[in-house]
Amino acid sequence: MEKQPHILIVDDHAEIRELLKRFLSEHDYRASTASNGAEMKKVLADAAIDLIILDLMMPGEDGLTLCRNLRTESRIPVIMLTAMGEDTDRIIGLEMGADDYLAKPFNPRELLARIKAVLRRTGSARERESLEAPEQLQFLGWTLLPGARELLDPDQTLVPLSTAEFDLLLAFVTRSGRVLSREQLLDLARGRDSHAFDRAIDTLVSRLRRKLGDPPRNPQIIKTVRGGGYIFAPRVEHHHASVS
Amino acid sequence: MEKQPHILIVDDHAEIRELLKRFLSEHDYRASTASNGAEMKKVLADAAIDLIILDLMMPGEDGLTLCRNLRTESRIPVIMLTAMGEDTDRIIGLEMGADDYLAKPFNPRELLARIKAVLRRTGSARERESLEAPEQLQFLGWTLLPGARELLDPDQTLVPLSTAEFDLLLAFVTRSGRVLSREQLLDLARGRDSHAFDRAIDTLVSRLRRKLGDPPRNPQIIKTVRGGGYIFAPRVEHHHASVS
DNA sequence: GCTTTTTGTAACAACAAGTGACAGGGGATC
DNA sequence: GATCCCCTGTCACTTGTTGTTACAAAAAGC
Repeated sequence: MEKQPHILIVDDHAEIRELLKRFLSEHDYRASTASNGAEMKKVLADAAIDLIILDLMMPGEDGLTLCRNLRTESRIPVIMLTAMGEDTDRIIGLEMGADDYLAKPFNPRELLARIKAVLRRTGSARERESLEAPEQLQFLGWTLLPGARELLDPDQTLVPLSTAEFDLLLAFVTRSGRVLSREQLLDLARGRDSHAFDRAIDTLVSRLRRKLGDPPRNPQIIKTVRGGGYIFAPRVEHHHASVS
Repeated sequence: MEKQPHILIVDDHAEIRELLKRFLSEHDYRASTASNGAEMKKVLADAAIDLIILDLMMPGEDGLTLCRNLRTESRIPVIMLTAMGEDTDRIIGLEMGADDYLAKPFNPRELLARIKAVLRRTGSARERESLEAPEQLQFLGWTLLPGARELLDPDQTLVPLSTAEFDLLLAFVTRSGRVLSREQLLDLARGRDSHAFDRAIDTLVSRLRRKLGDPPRNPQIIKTVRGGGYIFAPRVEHHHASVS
């Protein structure tokens, strides 16, 4: 029943990346890696990341800059890896908005304890995503309300969606205009406790299309990308203001 | 202008207490002290404490026990002070629910950075208190009065709720728009000592829905998130001012 | 135009949630 | 301190949701 949190390791040293990745995998975490800021952004856009382990010292955009930028657009927790004994680095790291830091070389058990503590404090990626989601998302006259888990058609009529349908639609709408593989959709919409085959997504898409009135032969909303997955085509408007 | 955060120092050594108190006062924090668990409780009852700095090693009820007890009744953040170099202490501290720890002897600037970081993460005591118990909470015409533990329907008629029902509803209402797992709800509504299976929440939700007149097949107030828990959908208005 | 691969979806099976019924426990009352 | 009554957790059965299978249709390859 427990889901495995997905952790992203950002470090420019290949050995450290691989070492950490293996270590985390052995302790029941899912791990992805990135060697720089650009790769990090790519992974963040494509997966539901629960926590980032970020090396402070990196060529190009360094850890501090990345951390500060991250904070401006998301609340994904960050554990910063710092050189040993540099108090000032640690302080700056915490002030930049890192949730915790760890001095290298570190005790692996301590890393695990910190990951656990940070995740307990901050909750899962899916929880955070629904928190960060704007109050309203609109496309082609339809309205999606993440807080209420409701979908309104262009006539403002409530369209009942099941849990899985709603989560899939939310994943699509918050990533419109991008091809999403079945695997990604499974991860984003159903969480990683789901051991479903990826054809389950096809069924779900089929059911969603029906409720959206999207003709499967010639879909205008959720388009099929043969061999690739699906793409949510309409332009989405995000509204943060509340409706009075 | 915002009031300065109020920090409570709990340590059995008078010199450390006074040193920390002076140090924090010099850096624009309000500081109170306590030398043991009993004093700590007295201060907590009388003041809106934003953060507790707790020494791990104390005679009598030690820091870990205090920390665990604290966590059962409040969400006040805790920074634990530990003996130097004891990794296991640190790990246990984090697992007991401390928000951070600091090894003695510590760099005072680092303590400040951690205090700042923890406060940023957890919000002020007032925010927390208002989250826990505003004077009135309203949704869809219903009124919940935490002080009186009463629920009024849209006609202002008193709807009798049992203790468990009220606590569950309060947990929902103060966290509307967020998916809450059965485990979380059990924790929030029944307390940590509850040894109940999480299906007990289902029963409670069923009873609450009936009293709220929320149709279980198509609920508008407490919605089911299959595999995830429940979510309180309506927008909630918080009223702090007295009704004049 | 025939074959192969991929997608759409109906039908079904497996599973999670809703709830009536019941029992143990705690508090009130006498 | 015995009794009653209400609250709350558990069980068992029902109902609705979701993943899987199977097959037909469409698209791509040759």
